[in-house]
Order: sequence, then C-alpha cells, then structure tokens
Amino acid sequence: MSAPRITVALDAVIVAVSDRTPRVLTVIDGDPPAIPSGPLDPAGDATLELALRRYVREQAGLEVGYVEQLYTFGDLRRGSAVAPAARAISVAYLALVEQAQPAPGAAWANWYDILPWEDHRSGRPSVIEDALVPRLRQWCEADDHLSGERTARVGLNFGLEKTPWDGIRVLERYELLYEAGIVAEAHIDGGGPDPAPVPGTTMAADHRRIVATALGRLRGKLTYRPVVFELLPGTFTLSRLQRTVEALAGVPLHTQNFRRLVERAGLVEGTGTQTSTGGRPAELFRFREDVQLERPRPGLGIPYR
Amino acid sequence: MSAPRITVALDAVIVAVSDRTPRVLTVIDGDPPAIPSGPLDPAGDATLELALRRYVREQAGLEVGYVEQLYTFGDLRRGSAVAPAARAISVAYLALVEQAQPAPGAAWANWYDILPWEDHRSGRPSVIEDALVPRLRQWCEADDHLSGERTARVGLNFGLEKTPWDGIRVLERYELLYEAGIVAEAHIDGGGPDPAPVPGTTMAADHRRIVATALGRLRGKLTYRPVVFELLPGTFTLSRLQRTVEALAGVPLHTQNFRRLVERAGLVEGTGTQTSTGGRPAELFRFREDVQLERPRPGLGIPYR
DNA sequence: TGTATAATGCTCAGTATGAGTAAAAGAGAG
DNA sequence: CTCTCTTTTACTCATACTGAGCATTATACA
Repeated sequence: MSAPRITVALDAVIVAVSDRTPRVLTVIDGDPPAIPSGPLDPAGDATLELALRRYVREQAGLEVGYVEQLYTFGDLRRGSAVAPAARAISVAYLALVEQAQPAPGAAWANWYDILPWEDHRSGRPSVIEDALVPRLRQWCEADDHLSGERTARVGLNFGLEKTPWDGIRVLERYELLYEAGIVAEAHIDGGGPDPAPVPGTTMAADHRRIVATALGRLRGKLTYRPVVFELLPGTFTLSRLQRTVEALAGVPLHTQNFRRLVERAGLVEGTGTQTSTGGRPAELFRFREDVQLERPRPGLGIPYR
Repeated sequence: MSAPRITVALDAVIVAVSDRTPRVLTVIDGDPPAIPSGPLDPAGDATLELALRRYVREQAGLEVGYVEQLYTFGDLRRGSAVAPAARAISVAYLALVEQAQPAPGAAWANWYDILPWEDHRSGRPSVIEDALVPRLRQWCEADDHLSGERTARVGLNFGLEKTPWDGIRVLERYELLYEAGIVAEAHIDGGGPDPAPVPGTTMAADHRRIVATALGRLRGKLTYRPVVFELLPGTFTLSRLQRTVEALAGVPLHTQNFRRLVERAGLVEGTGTQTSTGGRPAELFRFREDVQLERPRPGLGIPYR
C-alpha cells in the first residue's frame, strides 16, 4: 500500500476592528462560515506567506499588510474514520487590516459572536455562568479519576473561585469546551449527536479553533508589540485607539491611565490637528515609528484581570 | 506535468541546561550537526506531536516532557535550483528536558557555540563589535537606497547607539545576519563562496535558524510561564534556578532581587531540607504548581537590557 | 445660558523594581 | 580553634510604575 499524499492548506484569520467590534473575515460559500483558505501550490508558491496573500486576494479581494504565522494543525481528525485520500496539514496565519470592503462572498463576522465568552468589556458575560459553567461542572464530575484535574483546569481558565480571568487563555478555554463536548463541532467531529446547542457561531472544520488561536495570540502580542496600529488609519484619537484595544483585549480600560501609558511610552505623537467627537474635540495622534528604536518591547501593558 | 509531492518533516530543538550552559541536542551522522528530524508518516502518525516524540525517541533515545510547536518553514530554498522531487515543509518544535544521556550518535551542543552573540552574561560579547558590526555596516552601506532602513534594523536588533539590547530578538538578529550574508549558510544556500568565516557553528540546512527561533521563543516564554522548571530536577536551590534562567536569558541577574521576585511571586516553596554548595548551605526549593491557579501569567520578569 | 458629553489634566496611595549594604552559615587553611 | 573565603539570606531605600479617583476644559445642543 502506498503512502497517502499530503496536502498543505493555508488558512487566514483576517482581523479588523470597527464600531468597537473586532471582526474576522469569513467566506460564506458553504453553510457554516469559514475563513479564507486554500491549498499550497507546491510548485508555484515560493513561500507560504505569498501563497496566503494570493488566497486572500482571490477569495476576499483584500490586500493584507501585517501577516504572522500562527500555528500548524496536522492531527488526524477524529471525524475522518475512513482513511482519507490525503493527509491534510494546515498552516494558519493571522493578518491585520484596516477595515475595507471585502469581495462578494466574503463578509466580516463579529469575533464575539464566534467566542461570546471572551468579551468582558461590560463585565463578565452572563453566558459563562448560564451556559458554560453548569456543563463544565457536569464534565468535571463525569470522570471520577480526572475530576480533580478537570476542576482545576476549568477554574484556572474560566476565572472561577480565586483565579483572575486571563484574557490571553483564549485557546485553552476553547480546547476545554471542545474536550468537554460543549461546542457543537466537538460532536460533529466525534460523529455523535449534539446534546444541547451552546452560544457561539460554529464554523467550518477546525476554523473556530484557529480563530481562538488568533485571538489569544493577538491579545498577547498587544502587550509587547505595537500591533494595534495596523488596524487603525494613519491618524486617530486616543479614545479610538483605546476602543480598538478594548475591543481586542475584551476588557475595559481606565481612560486616563491608558492615555498616560500610551503617551509616556512614546507610542504616539500628536499631530496638532483636532477632530470633533460629540464632546470636547480630541487631538489626532499618529503612531511614532521610532518607539521601536527606543524601547525594546513597545506595547500596551494591559491588565488582563 | 503533475504537481510535485509534498513532504512534511518534524524538527525538534531539544533543550537542557547543565553547568550554566544551555544545550541543544544534535545528531551527528553527517558533517554539519543537525537537530533530530524526520518525515511525518501521513498514515501512521495520528498527531504531529506524537510523530515528533517518536523521532526523538528513535534518534536520541530521549523521552521529552514539555513540547511546544515553534514554527513551520516551507519556503522554497534558494539553493535548490533544480525543481526538487518534493516540496519540503518542516514543522519545528521546542522540547525541554532535564538533561539525560542521549543515545550514541546524538550529543549536547552548547547553544552559545551556535549563536555566540547571544550570551551577555559577562557583558556584551566582543564578537559583536569585532566580527559582526563591521560586516553589518558594510552591508548597510552596500545599497544606497536601503541604507537607512538597514542601519535602523541593525541598530535596533544589535543594541547599537541608544537602543538597549533586547534578548528576545534572537531570530531577528539571525535573519539580519543571514540577509547580510554574514552566516556561512547564507552562502551555501545562495551557492556563492563564503567570503569570510564568522563565529558560530554552522548547522545542517536551516537548523540554525530553527535554533534561533527556539531560543527567542524560550526567552520570551520565561517571562510569563513557569517553563524553567521543566529543565530542573524536582528540588533545587535558588541559585541553581537563577543560573538556569541566566543561561537561557543570556543576561546576569541581581541575586537578591531574583530571590525576592521568585519568592514573592509564589513560584517556589521551600522544602526545609538544605544542601551544601561551597558557601552557606542553601535551602532546597520546589516548584509550586499552584501558582498557575493563583496568578494568570506566572513567570520571571527578566529585564532584557 | 444651562446641560450633556467627551477629552484632558492632576493627585495620591500602594506596589514593584534596581541597586546596594550587611549579616549568617558553612568549608577549609593555617 | 580562629580566620578567611564563599555563598546564601535578610534588609533598606530611592525611584518608577499602577490603579483609582477627582477636577477641569472644550465643544454641541436644548
């Protein structure tokens, strides 16, 4: 018997922020929304990143700026019981854009429709206690031997008891929900029926996991690299900057302290011009490229608690 | 013409620390040392990580504990002018072990023999000013148009002028040296002659780049996850912990403050027992697993300056 | 002219960090 | 048995950073 072929796919989590909402680009050809994706052309694509850019251009009509490799997924899917014709490896990327009109067939999805438990800007979302925790507890108690370990993991990742909420653990939380069978795709993959629907848009294949990976990575990166600015126009008010950061981090920030942080860190510089915003007019700022030469790790020290 | 096959290889950067020296496991079948690596069996290996563990067991006789995916390399090598039979993708992993005797054919290499400019424990290593900077400057001036940008990148990454040294930028530094043609493999890949040898052990294929990726990632992770303890026995003195961290971070640390940090962060707990170390006997400590439940991101806030 | 709204400025206590001095507990030399 | 060397451990202190709050300014609109 000959070894099966291997196919390599590139997946792109393309992120933009508008209206205080972080968004992910989805293509809607099939039923469950999917992120732009396509096979690597082993002969034609010189680099993985170029292949990705090509796909995004073709499928979404977007030219992306900042691109970063996220993770490579290559496990045999539990669902594929029959030996597949080819082993599928997928390399996922994170891309950031200032929001633009995508091509027909592509649309911006609200990140927090996909992962509703991640938005803590107006306090801890009720979905955690209402929908998640009861089923997680059930899962913890379902196995006598693993019960303790499971309870600890749940507590740690969902900020139960004394543990503070850690915004960065997006992927760990998703994986816990998957393991516990609480997200719909766990049952699709497992082949079994879905006992009860749970909040959050299900996506094609493992795309929701990839989106979770991306959000976690982005939240982390925010604290030590000036990546937010990739999502903003050339000039912006400090409150727009703050709203963008809050949208990604999923937590509210103290306005005055945010301002202090951002100015003292030398991340931005005023342009002198002003813009009206419904209250006192705000000064327009721009990103100071030079921070990167002055500070080793310029970012926004966000308190993820 | 049919599309070429794709092969997926797993590469492992296996790290241990002993004698104040961070070490990387190398296999020495060919001439330039290589890291353990082998093709994914698309039918037999259920997950990429299991495939990796299998390889490490086979090639190095080691059972690794902590494993983390690093990066996926898939660019067409410049060197391979003739179309290869298969497109090579390689997924690199970082693994941490308490040092053990590797199988014959494998050996521990000193991390700083491979990347000599990264060790700043006894101050800025002279190799930077002696061997690197002159050639980097040459490279900056070699292109009129890119000169400014290149100078800025070099200054930023090698801590020239006012920029502080940033220990984490290991990969950026390697890539700069590669681009500038200062590391030997840049010429092997390019096919041209190597004008002048430069310090640092050359490795097979792109393995030195992978090692650089691993060091950077590990240095970063140190600050927000308790990964050091994967490299240590169950109990250890605080100074051994400090030496291990210093070995990885490549910078000296203030002993008293390190102690304060580590104790106040709740990362360790005393065991009561003592051990003699040449001076006053030291208490033995163990890692406090519970930190992970108390603090969202327990790590060692290392000043990389 | 007042009121709502957002932007900006400033204070203050608590905590963390960098740097240093000093004491304690052994080993080994003489 | 005492002195010295080495390492571990305990404190101190000035400075920087953080979280939280109060206060003021500049506009739009009723």
